[in-house]
Amino acid sequence: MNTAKRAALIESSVQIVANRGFHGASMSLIAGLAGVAGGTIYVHFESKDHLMLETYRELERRCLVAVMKEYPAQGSIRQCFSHLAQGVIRHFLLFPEEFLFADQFLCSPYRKAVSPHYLPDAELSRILQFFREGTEKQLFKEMPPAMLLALACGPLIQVVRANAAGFLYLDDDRISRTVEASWEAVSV
Amino acid sequence: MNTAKRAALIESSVQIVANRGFHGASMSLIAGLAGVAGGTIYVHFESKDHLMLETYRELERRCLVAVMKEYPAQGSIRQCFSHLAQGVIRHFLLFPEEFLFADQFLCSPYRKAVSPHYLPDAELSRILQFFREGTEKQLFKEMPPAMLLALACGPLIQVVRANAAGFLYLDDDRISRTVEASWEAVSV
Amino acid sequence: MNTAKRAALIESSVQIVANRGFHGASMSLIAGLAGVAGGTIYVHFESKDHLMLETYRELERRCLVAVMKEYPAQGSIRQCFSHLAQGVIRHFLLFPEEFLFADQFLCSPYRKAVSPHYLPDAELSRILQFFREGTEKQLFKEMPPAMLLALACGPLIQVVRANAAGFLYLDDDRISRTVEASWEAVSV
Amino acid sequence: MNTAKRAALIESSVQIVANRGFHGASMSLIAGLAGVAGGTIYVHFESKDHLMLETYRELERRCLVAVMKEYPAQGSIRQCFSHLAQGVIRHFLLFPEEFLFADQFLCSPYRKAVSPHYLPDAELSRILQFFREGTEKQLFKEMPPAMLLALACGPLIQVVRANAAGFLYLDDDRISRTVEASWEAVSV
DNA sequence: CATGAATGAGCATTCATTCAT
DNA sequence: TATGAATGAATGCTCATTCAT
Repeated sequence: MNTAKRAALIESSVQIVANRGFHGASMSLIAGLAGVAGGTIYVHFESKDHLMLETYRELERRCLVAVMKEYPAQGSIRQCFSHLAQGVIRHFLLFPEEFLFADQFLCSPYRKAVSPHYLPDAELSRILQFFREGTEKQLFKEMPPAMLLALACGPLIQVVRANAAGFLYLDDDRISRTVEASWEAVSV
Repeated sequence: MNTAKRAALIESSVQIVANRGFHGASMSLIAGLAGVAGGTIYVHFESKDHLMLETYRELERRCLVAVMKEYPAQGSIRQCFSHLAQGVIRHFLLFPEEFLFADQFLCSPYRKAVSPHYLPDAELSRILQFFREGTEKQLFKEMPPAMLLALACGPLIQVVRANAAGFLYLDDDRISRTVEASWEAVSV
Repeated sequence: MNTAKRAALIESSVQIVANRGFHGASMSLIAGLAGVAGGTIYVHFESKDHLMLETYRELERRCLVAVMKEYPAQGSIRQCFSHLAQGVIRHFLLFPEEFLFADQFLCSPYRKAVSPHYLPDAELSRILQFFREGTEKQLFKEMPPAMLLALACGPLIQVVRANAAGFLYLDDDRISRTVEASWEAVSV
Repeated sequence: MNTAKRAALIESSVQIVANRGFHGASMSLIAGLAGVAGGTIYVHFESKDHLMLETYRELERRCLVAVMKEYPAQGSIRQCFSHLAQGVIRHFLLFPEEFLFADQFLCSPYRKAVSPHYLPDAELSRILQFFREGTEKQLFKEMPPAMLLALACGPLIQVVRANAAGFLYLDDDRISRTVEASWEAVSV
């Protein structure tokens, strides 16, 4: 069930949606780029909506893995925050099509298909817990964690988006300063 | 030929794209909601792409008008910043479908159809000038204005998006704190 | 009723059908080239079919006028024949779009709309009479006049068509030799 | 992929274009008569234009096969000429819809899609060679082969067209006399 | 599992025609 | 007479999905 073809179809979906949008991403185009026959998609995915959803979940998983790599669990809140924020930016700088897919997915009505939180539940609660902790230690502003999350992610996403759209070139220095801005948006 | 039908079609596009995405926004659906015959769209717009583009431009114009209303041109940078940021949030809180349309538009490949800046050129240079001034007065971080713009808009957009998606309820206090976070993201 | 606009519409039909065929000749295209509004066509013509039919009839009339100019009514059958054949060729060489319209018209099911003869009844009987006379004088083969007409017109039409399609360039000598061939096809 | 459906679609195109013209030959009509679903056409043909072109080429092929059957390659120029001319007439008498399709095709702007000669290049050069030979043996008039071709085909086509339109009934005798007329049009 | 021809509903768009001005 | 916005049926074509192989 987790064959190479399934993986190829997910890659193909990412590339095509990134470059042509959900409109313009036809099943036969996706199959073609993946090098499989049209009908094969339905061996691996129930429907187009399922393919999109599964693709999104895969990207979320990859982002999480990338971001959690070498996570300084024992470090300070600030260190953890920087690690996560840098991780997100660097991951999507490395895989801009993945960002473009995920960004479109979350802006579109497809968003309703994932849990009312952006993240897998287990991970989400870890993140929210992270903000709760920071708030308790009076490092973060007194706000619901969902709002802290939005404030913190805003600068990151917007900067990565500007980069993906070609408006901005992000070097190491700018990445650091984006993380800083993100921190300042939420820290007291 | 700026008839009522043209306006109705733009309203209809906003509603349908907001609720069903660009995929799922068929011309006949749009015509139906606008109360005109299918062919009438093509009296007013060259193609679906043009309709979407014109709709986006209309929303941009409306946002700008809303935001510039009672702009404290003589006030401090900080006052101007707050006015603009509050304006954006309040405008899109008032018209959530307009936000959902614009958000999807700018995430999707349609974005390539508008100038490489989100804003009409004249207005964009005013905004960039605003950041340049703030930077000169050493209120903002030493960065290219496009990056300051991204950092400042990030929290606003993300919070409005969370609100539109139903993850967050924004009251006056939270709006203020979002503006504050936005300011802190860019100020020294 | 016989206004300049009507004439312009007929000219426009000729040009557009000649260059784009009956498919590809839309009413708005024809109106546009004629420099009138779409609805105006229906002031002058009942329907598209009527416009095409009237245009055809106009071209037939013009051809007949051209061909009958300086007709040597007192001359020999041979002289009359040459005059007519040369006349047809030279007329359509001068107005290739008129030929292309008429040719397509007569090949297409529109042909059923004109009398089962290619020519206006009065003129047709004159032509048929001409062949009958020739046959009586034992100049033409013993055949029904309709068949003589087809045999005589065949070479003319085919050569004009080859010229209109750009396969052949017709100079004075070739015109004469075409008329000769046409004569030989029907003469004993 | 030369299935029965592809063949049925070509037959269907012939019938419908013959009876209703290119205008009036809608894809759904063609699909319906062929007994296939609308979308199936596009499995076998890229577009309407391609379907028409392929249909034309098929008819050309059939005509060539019919005409070349029992071709008296060792016979005299006159014998070959008669064989070919009779062959064309009899073939299209047998398949009048094929004639009506081909006739409309070659009169319409579709003609530009086939080589600037009516015939497949290999066959065309054989035909032109045939006329060159005849000219060398001083049987045909001193003319470019393309012009001899037009002069010879003219009577045939015109007579077949008159027959297809119902103006003329062609029996064996009239066929022979048409071939004769065709010969006389080109022979010295 | 994999295929790809076949489907038919649906799509964006066109177009002959109408009609209020 | 002339206009051109409006119409809605029809058009060529696409596409997610199915299924016999």
